[in-house]
Amino acid sequence: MTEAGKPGFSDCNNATLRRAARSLGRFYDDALAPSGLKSTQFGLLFQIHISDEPAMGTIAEALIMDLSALGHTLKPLIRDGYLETFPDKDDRRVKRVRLTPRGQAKLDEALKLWSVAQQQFEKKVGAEQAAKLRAALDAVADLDLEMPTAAPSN
Amino acid sequence: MTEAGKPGFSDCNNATLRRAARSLGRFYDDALAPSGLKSTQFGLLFQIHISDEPAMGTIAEALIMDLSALGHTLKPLIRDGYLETFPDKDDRRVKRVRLTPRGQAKLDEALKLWSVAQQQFEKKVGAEQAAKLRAALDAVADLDLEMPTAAPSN
DNA sequence: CGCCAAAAGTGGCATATGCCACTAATTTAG
DNA sequence: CTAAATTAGTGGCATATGCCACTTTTGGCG
Repeated sequence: MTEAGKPGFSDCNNATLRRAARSLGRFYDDALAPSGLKSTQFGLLFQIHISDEPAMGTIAEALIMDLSALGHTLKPLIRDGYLETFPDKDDRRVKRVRLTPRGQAKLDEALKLWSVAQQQFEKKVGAEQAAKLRAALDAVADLDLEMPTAAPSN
Repeated sequence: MTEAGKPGFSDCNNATLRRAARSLGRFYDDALAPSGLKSTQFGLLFQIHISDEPAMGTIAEALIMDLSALGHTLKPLIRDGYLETFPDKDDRRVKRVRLTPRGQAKLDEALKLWSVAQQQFEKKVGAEQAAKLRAALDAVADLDLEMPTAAPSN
């Protein structure tokens, strides 16, 4: 398109994605509110739950998030006693994370709330559609995107 | 679930969406870095650019973001002289926003960087596919999701 | 063994977002 | 017209995320 109309928002894939994330995030956050957890925290607890005492770097990689950002995000959950860390036996640089009993209980509680939201969402868009969307999003997330001219010192 | 195992991450539509957003956000952020703008700021400037001196509430609604969050996000852009606000003539409660010449120039500069990233992305996933994904995301963002029993005291 | 490069986190700083309580300006009752 | 209800923002507080500079450990190597 040599010019012409703006589509309302923008054709920016990133902007569209963020907008949807804000919208959906609010919905899941509302659903989880009774548990006191944010949807991001729930996701983090869940990821740790399905992993085996993962190292911080492992979690960050799985969630495609910055290691330091993960560290910051972990703090309130540790402070509230849902998670605890301990050093890896073979490599003292590595810090592993696990759910405390309290964290496990909180996760169980949150899971019930989460599934209501999840089902509500899937009922609206259809389970098939939702699965396809997730697949598409995972594909996007795992794309190996790279800038062509990755900033030559020039 | 009739069968076991964790799907890798989670079936949570929200978690998947956020993960993709972090991933893609990083890509666009890297592309925009030379301009000094974050992809979120770029999106905000663009939204204001295609609107006609929009009121803050209007912008927040279009981007589906909290009004106060918008206010916070606007600050660094105003501080850096890219945007300016002014009261609506008929309703003094309303604060309208517009790009300054400097902001317009910065947006133009960023647009060039953005389109490289955008094209790179579309080359990877295909323009068709990208358009479909954006449509799906917009549909999700505009869903009228509501909790069934909004938390009965159980 | 001692030195250096790579790996894993931490802390500081800045932006992104949300919620809530509060203020100012308008609109709507009465 | 005046008081109650509503609307538009603001400011404070808390979490979400990233980047960068450092510190601590490791793992190689000569």
